[in-house]
Amino acid sequence: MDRTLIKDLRSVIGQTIKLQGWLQTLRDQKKIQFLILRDPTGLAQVAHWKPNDEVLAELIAKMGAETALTITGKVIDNPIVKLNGLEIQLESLEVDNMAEIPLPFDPFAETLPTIDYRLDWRYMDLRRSVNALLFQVQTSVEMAMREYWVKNKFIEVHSPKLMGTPSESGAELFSLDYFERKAYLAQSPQFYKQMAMAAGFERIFEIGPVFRADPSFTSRHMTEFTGVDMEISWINSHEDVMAFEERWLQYIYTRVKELHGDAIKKQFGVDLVIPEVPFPRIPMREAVEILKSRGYALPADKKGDIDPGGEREIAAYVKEKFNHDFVFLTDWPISVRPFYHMRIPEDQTLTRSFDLIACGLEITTGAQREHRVEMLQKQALEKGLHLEPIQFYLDFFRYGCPSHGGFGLGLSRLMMAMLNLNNIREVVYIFRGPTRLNP
RNA sequence: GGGGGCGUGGUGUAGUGGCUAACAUGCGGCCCUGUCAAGGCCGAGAUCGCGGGUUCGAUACCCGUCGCUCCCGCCA
Repeated sequence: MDRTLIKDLRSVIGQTIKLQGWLQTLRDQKKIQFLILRDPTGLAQVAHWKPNDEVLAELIAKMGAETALTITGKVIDNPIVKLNGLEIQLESLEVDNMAEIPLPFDPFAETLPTIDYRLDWRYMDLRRSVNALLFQVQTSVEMAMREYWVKNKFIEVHSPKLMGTPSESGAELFSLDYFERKAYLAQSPQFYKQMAMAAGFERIFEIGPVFRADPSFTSRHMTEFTGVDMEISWINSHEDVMAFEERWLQYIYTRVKELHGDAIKKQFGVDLVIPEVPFPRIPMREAVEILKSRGYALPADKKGDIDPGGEREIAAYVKEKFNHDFVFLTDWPISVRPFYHMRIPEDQTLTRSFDLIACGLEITTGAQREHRVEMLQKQALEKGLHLEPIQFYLDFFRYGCPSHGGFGLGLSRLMMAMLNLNNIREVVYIFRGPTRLNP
């Protein structure tokens, strides 16, 4: 017998069907047992008249909540039943896997344990329907990203995560033994996506793991996360990159709203707004002035940078003034940008770079890259870098590399912004942080 | 790395310088002709994170330590 999904029960009234799922609750009375069974599509009431099978009744009585079950029974239309006016009269029951009693915690209780405890028992936590939806949405997000890229003739690449040399600074790298020498975990695919531009691929993307050895204890940092990166050639400035990203995001939101808009509204209470293009753009110098005029005190040592509180304040300003959840902060000073960001010709203290803030959260950094090798060398030296370790990278720009730029986006951060969740641990499948390597 | 907060039955919380540390939920038992967030009665379950100090007396106050958490730094 094929499995029937709970959402389809109304179409098989009168038939004997098979259901598979988890025991949500058991109400065991004198003569009758009610089993509420949960599958990924909903809940259904299964009734067992105990005198029909006393042995089975005893087995059922011992089952703990969350036991995995396969049952067969006849679907009855019964308006008295509050759960969809349906019930299944139990005919047979097979325990696939008994749930031990007690559970570490009840995922369906009104109050949940703290996040740290739930992460210890992540598979139980993931049984909550909000989490199933969350990862369905994430699947659609990635699908939509790819749909848009493929329509626009992008090539997907997978760059190595084991590196022989530290790429950028070195401080936040994980190192490990690699046969007779040291290797490092990639903290960004930056160099390799630029290499694809030197290879003439013109438009590429990568979705893959990124490692950062930062001891960051915040609700938005992880030591391993999924980076969404892309790079395009023959651009005139970072404006071309932003113009691509905003339309790409608009497409993603459109697809997610089509596929999950109602469910998101119901489960997260979020009315997904498809962002209008163009997104507001604010040069950093202007952003600093806006913050001053709103009485937001930036730390003195920031030198043209903005702290997270400032980003939230700018987001509030943008929401008030443009009614928009996204804002590009552009033209960052060279002091806070890496050596490979291209400088603005008219003002060499600024870079052709941007961050994208979504609902006050930094989700993207992007830029036009410096593709002229002599400029790149000069800028690397100014940043105090040694050229030898990055020579392989500098060589990309010696034999005909087009102008190019791109961005990196944090997948989980996008999910936080989209679903209005304030802790990245809630959004990522398995969290990795400075003090968490399990499960 | 710096700062703030928290740590009480399995879980979530309350609480007070002094009798047997409270409540919810969960768990066990009994009762209830069909419940439906089921209900009723009974019961088990906490050396109040750990170490030290103040005090006649500490779960409560102080110090240290560990863990968690949030913020800053850093970033996606």
